[in-house]
Amino acid sequence: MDDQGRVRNITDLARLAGVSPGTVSRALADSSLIAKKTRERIQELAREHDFRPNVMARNLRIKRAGAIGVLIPLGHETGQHISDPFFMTMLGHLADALTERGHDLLLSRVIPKDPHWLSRVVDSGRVDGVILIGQSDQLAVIDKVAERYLPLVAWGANLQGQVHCSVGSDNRKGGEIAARHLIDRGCRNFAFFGDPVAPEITERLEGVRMALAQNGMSDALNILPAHLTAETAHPAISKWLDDTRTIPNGIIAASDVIAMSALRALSEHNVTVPGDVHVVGYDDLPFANQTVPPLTTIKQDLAGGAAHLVDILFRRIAGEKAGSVVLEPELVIRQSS
Amino acid sequence: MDDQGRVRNITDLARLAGVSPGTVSRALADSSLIAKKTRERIQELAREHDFRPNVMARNLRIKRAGAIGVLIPLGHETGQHISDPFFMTMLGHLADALTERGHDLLLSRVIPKDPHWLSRVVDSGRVDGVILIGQSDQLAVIDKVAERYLPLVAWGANLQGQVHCSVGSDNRKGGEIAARHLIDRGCRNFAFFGDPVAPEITERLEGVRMALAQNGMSDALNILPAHLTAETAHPAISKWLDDTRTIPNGIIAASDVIAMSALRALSEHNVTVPGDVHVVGYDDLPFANQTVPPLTTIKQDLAGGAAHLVDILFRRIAGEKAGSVVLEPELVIRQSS
DNA sequence: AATAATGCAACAAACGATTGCATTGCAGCG
DNA sequence: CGCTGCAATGCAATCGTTTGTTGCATTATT
Repeated sequence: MDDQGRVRNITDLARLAGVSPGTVSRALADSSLIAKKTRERIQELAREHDFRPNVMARNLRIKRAGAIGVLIPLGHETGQHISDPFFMTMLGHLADALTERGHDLLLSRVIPKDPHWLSRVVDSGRVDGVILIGQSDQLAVIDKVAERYLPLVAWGANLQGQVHCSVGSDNRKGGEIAARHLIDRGCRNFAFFGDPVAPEITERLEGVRMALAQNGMSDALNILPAHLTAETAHPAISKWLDDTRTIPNGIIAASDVIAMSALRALSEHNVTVPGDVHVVGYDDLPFANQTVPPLTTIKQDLAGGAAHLVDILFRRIAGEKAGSVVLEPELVIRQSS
Repeated sequence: MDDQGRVRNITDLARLAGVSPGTVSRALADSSLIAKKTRERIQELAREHDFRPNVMARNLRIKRAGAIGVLIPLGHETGQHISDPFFMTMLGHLADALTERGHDLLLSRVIPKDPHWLSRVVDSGRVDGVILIGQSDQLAVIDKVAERYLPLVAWGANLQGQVHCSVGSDNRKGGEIAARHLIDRGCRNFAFFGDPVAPEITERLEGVRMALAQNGMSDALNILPAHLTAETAHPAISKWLDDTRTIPNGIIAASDVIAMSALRALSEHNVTVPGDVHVVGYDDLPFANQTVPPLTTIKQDLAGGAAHLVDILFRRIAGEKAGSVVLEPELVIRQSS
């Protein structure tokens, strides 16, 4: 006990109760090895002194960390802020799911300059597993660690030959559905807004290309590949609208955030949606039905995805070799198309 | 070393290097007590085996946690999701600032049913300090802990007689500025959208009331106090627009999220903004200039606020008794007013 | 009454690092 | 050659728990 008489550890409490530290430990764990009477007396004493055993010491002893590392790698798009609503929605779901399993969430936003960014976390001994939100352009690093470290799951693309386990929607199919929908709406001239550096985006674009090719419209696609973050998307799109000769009548945005900027830029150019142009987003973030007009978009089931991520992670922590999951994207039609 | 020959701890590495664990510890810490040659040899060996000392053990020994708890109390508005953009923007800034100081961020979304929700984290020994994002309706609990636990800072209101340290903008003044602005725009009939359960919101409403009173318009204010989350705001506002006899020409929303829903509901009721109604939001979240029309709002400097939170927290961890900070809110005029 | 079986609690060794203090070895000096 | 002094390393206690093993009273069994 310190000067103020506060109970600082299990030994203090043991002294107070007139028993040994081991007994206190077991009593607080409600072990039947300790007589019920003693047990209750000690628990009452703990409550009285507002004492809770030190979690770090406990974790060290039982060799678990009680926390899951959630990393947001920002390799490309260095300007992309952690507050990107996509990350945050995901994070919210993960926080809920992990808390439910009695684990804390150790958040790290990481700009992977040093190739050890991932192994540093993995080997630090302070997490029981790692969830990556997105793969960025770090596939090589991720695969390298995944070879030796089981409890690692990533949200993102599932690519051929990939070593690490991932959960994500079928981005190619998503792109395809989006393009098909626009074709159905009568569009004949398309634009894709987004930077195909991250594998997910590449796949979405691939899907769009496929759908167009199948309809003999391969030549009708323009791409605005600038790094499109919430802050930079609007001016980029605005400038593009100024410069381009023929405004397309079907726009596929690589994310809802980009789509939202597009909506505004279009409105400022007096282009009506969906009158003149049809717009489709990607993600179906919570704000997608709050835009004006509400956004047609390809829904990724983030809640379901988060549940899968956590589920797989814990199975891998337990030693199972759970595999990747690919979710079905779904077209949500609102008023922008 | 385990079966696979992996170096698991400092003792393994010591054996390999033919020295004692203590020497390895010092060598890795680059202590000048160890001969430069030995030091470099050991460091090289560590690199070779990809070994990093266990952070938990280290922290236990040196009695620090290396992590800051960031808690989001959701006492009122239980439906409010962690993905609320306000929280997330704040979180992003905090993550950056904490990482810069070499600390991890332990995230917890907490629904404070149990009055021990805060002390459980504080006394767990796994964090060096705690940042609360918002006070919710938990002022009593927070103050109780703050009496005995210094490294605790909250984002939110700064109320008279409050024990705990807080950083936040002057919500009363913010409300006042918003109302004044609408009066300047010629509005004579007002509505406030938001639930005054959280102290910040109460203060904003108070500010609005003051401004109106000063202009002899005390009677011209309607309040829609329903719990307004991203999901529920739109139907609530929509219904209110249906029911109300006279649609006000000045709307003050308690947050940008609510304002965004209002914009959409108004648009659906064929009420033009800012033609028929002027709308002012609160927060100036990243999406506020992406809405249609871009939102006039009261800016809270979240980046600056986060910097203050972290700064104060670390000064308190160091034993200084740093006090609360009140930031100036600022009117950002865009096209919704 | 002697022995076996039980129930409780204490003891002490981990977990994996850090760090004050003791020890060793060697150079330099008289 | 022995002694001092310093540089480099080893030793062992410590952080606050958990948990296998051991020891001591009781109680049950014959």
